[in-house]
Amino acid sequence: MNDILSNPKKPRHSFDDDGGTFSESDHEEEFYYTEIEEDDKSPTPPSPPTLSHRDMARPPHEDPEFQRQIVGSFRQHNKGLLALSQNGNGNIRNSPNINAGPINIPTSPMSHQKYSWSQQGPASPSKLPRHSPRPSTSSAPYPSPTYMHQHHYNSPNGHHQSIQHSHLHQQHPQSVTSNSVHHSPTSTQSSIATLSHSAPAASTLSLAGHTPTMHLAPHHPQPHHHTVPTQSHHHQQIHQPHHHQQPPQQQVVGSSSGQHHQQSPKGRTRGENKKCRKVYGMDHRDQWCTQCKWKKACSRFGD
DNA sequence: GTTGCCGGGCC
DNA sequence: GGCCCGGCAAC
Ligand SMILES: [Zn+2]
Repeated sequence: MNDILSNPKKPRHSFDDDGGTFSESDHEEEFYYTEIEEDDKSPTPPSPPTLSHRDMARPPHEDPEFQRQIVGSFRQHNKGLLALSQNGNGNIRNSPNINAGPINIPTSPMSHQKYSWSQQGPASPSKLPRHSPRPSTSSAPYPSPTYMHQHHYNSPNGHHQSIQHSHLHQQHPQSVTSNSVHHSPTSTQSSIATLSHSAPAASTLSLAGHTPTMHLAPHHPQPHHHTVPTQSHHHQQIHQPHHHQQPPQQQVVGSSSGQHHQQSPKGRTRGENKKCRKVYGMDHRDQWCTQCKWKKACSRFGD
């Protein structure tokens, strides 16, 4: 289990900081999956068949186990703080029709990449003059960024507001029309808007549904280890579900344009889609897709 | 200051 | 081919 840290091969230079940070001191990396599976009732596989064939960005290891760990912790917490709003939250997100209404996808953390961008068929219709054919959008059971590593949630007073929630903002062309008003620090509805994404983790802990109380969830996302004294400060990875509506997919590429950066083929800009780096954070570089590690175009969340 | 990634280097 | 970083532009 320790093999993931500092890459086995790193002749070049070892990150003094990044790698070192969690290299050997993976104190945070250790999870204790106590009673993970106790509910094998979840019939849904980690990843819907739909995107299962989308390749192999990462070896099928680590992921599964990650998920499990996550689930384990998660469940634990739930049980522990049964009464916390956390429950309410988790639960609504799972509800099939509470938020999305008609459309609801079994969204997994990764469904992220396959909303409805037109392309993904056998051939991409419009692919900007990008030379690199991109290693194809890969996808597979990734570890859920949000939940991962949230092992210990230590907060006597539970008063965090810096929930990083999910980055997997779901967004159907029509479902989330305009109610995704997220502003309030204690964004209430943000939870709904954010919608589920529930990965296997979430699905597993589908508690009995009850009051759709959407309250600020005293979350404990911080993939970080222990920091976070009392007040949130740095905005390293406390990203909120901001996310703005996406322009309808239209692939009318400009054609003659000297542009050549990352302007996103379809008109999406860089910030629109979070990539491994942002999602997992610097401290979990090993979770990034290969391309991201190499500072290349992300292959996992590639739009 | 950060993130995403091209371009280019090394092996 | 894998691996990595400089450096740029977009945030
Ligand atoms: Zn990536």
